[in-house]
Amino acid sequence: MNILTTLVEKTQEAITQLYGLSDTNISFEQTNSKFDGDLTFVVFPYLKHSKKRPEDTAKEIGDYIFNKMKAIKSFNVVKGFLNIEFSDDYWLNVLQSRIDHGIQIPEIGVNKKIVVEYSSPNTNKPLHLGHIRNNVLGFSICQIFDAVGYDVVKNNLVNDRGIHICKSMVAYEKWGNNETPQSAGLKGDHLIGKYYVMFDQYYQKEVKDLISKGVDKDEAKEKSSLMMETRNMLQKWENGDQEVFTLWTKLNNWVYEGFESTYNRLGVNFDKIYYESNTYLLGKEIVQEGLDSGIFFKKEDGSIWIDLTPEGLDEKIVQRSDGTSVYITQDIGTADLKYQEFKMDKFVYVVGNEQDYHFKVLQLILKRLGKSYADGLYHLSYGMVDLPEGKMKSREGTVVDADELMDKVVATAKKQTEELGKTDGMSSKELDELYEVLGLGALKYYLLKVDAKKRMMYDPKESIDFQGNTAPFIQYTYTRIASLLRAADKVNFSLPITFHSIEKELIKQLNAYPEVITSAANNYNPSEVANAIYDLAKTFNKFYHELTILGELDSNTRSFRISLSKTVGETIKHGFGLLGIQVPERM
RNA sequence: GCACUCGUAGUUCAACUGGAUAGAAUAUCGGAUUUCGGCUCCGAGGGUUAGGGGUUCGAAUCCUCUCGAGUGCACCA
Repeated sequence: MNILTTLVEKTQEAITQLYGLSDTNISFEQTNSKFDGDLTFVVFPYLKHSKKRPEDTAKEIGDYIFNKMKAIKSFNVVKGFLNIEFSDDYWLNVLQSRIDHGIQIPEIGVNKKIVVEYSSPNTNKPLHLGHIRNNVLGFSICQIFDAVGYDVVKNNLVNDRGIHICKSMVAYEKWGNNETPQSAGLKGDHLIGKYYVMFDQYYQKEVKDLISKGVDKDEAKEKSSLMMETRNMLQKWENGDQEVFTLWTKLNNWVYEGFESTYNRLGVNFDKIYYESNTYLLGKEIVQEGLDSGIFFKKEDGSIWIDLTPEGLDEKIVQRSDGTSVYITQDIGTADLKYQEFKMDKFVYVVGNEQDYHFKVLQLILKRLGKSYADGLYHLSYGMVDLPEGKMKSREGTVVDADELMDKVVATAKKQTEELGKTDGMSSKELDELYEVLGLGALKYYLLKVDAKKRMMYDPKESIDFQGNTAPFIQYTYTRIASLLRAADKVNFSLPITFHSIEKELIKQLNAYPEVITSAANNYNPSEVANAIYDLAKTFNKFYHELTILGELDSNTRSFRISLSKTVGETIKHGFGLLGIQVPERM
């Protein structure tokens, strides 16, 4: 029996007995660390029924439950706050049970399937910092869902066709000289990115020239020969032109190879990959369906719309007058495809918050269409990553490249580790792995510790800082524990034991950990896990500093401390696993 | 112009979703090791939670206005 449920039960009983009030919504919160106690009950809401001062009301309720529960050691009252403290035995049993049964996570997702779409890159240029946030976030939330029992499908929808890739194709055809990733010594995605940039440069120049000849700006953009060639290329692609198709395949494959290595290094992967070139025609039957049932309507020019003004939004086009589909049509189609394929209970899109409106509309349309799965749609909307100088702008070359960034953090990890010189006896292969674990850990943690919904600042200097709220700090804590355990005998401790307040604090944090995971899952927010693990590491370091472990003379206490340390280490490793970050045994 | 999001120590972020004296990290300054890994630990200063008004036992959190920042409002994706 969970102590919290008993506590709620007894408190309800007290309130019924004392004030004749039943079926109230009793809730406890963690006691603020500045006060004594483990859990706190706030009595203010009950004052009008008790008709007594806050202090007296809290005292009354406290007396009642104190007499009914052995596990309560004491309670104290500050104003309207009833702080309850559990017995040491209770906390020791919590640790013992944790040691016996491992981390017990409430299985809130059991027998439920969830499809998480993340990453979803365009194949015209390499990944950048913003994509890293997306990937790391998407992967982590999948780990978290998995931990709470969901059947998770990691899904990527690759945006491999359209006008953007045609731009690279046109540029490559014109100026590429059959260059290959090998001949250029570039990753495939970087090579294609080079041509995309090249296209844009020539295109801008052409538009500028046209304008200087007196052509109107919009017209210049239309009339640019490069743009016309690109549209022509797209047309040919859609008509299945063999030559264009061959070129497209070649360039895209290079990009995939490049992405593959970036994904590998980042440690992310997918169970199901959709390619837009296969799915972009989907959704048209559904549009027809909606038109037949009167949910959509046709305008005079033949374009098809939905009226969302009753929901406070606008009219939204779902099919062009020429019969071709728009972005949202494809999304309707792929949502349906996902459902046909997976019959999922929930489906999540990890996409930046600039598309908030789009996903609101998508969900509304699916609801209007009567799709049973519409309620399961969730847009995990994350904020953009800013630089100290402001927004990342590809035009101004301030975009932080993913591969370069990873190189940089790993190099920093190497430098810092060498300065410390604690890695004697490790092979160069082991060292290289270690630098990856530390460098990428630092980067991922930096991105994950911030609430996913919020926009964040990426400060290059701070991200390679290894002190404070960082992955290396936590990894260091882990290696300390690992080192400790290498030197320790196998141990058991027995009750009772008297323990220090820091030890109790550690047990409380360990005890709260499973709830952190379910909360992170419910809020689609890995940062909750990151912050909990950080707090745990911080508390452990304090414990480690203030108390001796291996040198403790009382063998029962020593065993207890070793067991406690071991459990902390396991929890750090587990939490970091949920974030997609590894921990080293030595560093 | 309309819609949405945001504004918290110098800086980067927290605050259990309405609870107690708003916490960390970083930077600055000052301390700690004959002892298990000093990438550690302890301490100090630093805040009118952008500003005004309201709701109530109680507001960083909810409502409202003002100011400031960002995003979205394509027969682009």
